Amino acid sequence: MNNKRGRQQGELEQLVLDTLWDSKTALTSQQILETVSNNGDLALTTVLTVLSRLVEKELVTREQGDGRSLLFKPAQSRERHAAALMLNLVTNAGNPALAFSHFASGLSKAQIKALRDSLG
Amino acid sequence: MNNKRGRQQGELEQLVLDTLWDSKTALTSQQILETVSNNGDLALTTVLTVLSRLVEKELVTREQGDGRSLLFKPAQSRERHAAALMLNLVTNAGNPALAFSHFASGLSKAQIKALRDSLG
DNA sequence: CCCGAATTCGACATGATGTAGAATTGGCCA
DNA sequence: TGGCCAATTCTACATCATGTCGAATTCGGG
Repeated sequence: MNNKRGRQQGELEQLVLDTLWDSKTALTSQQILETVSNNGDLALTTVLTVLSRLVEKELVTREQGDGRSLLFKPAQSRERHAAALMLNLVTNAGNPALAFSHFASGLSKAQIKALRDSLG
Repeated sequence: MNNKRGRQQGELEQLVLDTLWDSKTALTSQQILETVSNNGDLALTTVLTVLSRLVEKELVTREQGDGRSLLFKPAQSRERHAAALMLNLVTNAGNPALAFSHFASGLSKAQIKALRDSLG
């Protein structure tokens, strides 16, 4: 059952990343497959391919597990990742202060408080 | 001289967008071409294609100029755009407070001040 | 009413990603 | 220790977004 492509660009990679981020421990490709695939679609090799690409991008790291199984985990926390991307955006935002202003106006009160607290 | 692809994915679109953002007025495809293309590479139609795709994505709007020329301008400011993307990231950041914390630690003092000010 | 400039259409290339079968490899048990 | 079997790696192809144009169309102005 070759490619059905019910997914959008980058969606599977994101699902795999999210799975790893949601896990407290490193996971095997099997475990990731079970989380990413509801029923029984998706081949294990598909997950493995995605994982190897994520490793290339240094978003995921591999380590040896029992036997010859491999364990995967995120290279950095979801929050660090998000922060890095946000920093990128700010860097190319033109007028950072103005960008911040628009940004802030889209946050909830709770988030604004969290942000203010994080600024010391 | 068909495709050389010296550019990365999304690079030309970004260049065109930046050109529009850097301009105080709406621009013609010609003007955009002159800014985006140093020497004389790039065909005008290439720029037109990119522009039409940006219009589809609602990142750029078109209006009628003199004669039958079209004028292009950004659908929203660079800062609003950046802010929207940042909001997206925060939404999927897991723990926003933690993400903010990492984010803040990557900002310059001046940027932190700007951010704090924008929070009121 | 025709011409040339501006736009629109249609095409093809490439890189990233989705998706998986075939080939390889290396634990581990009989 | 030899082989089986499961896990991984290799190879391949599909699709989509983007880069890049040339050809066809269109229409404002002379």
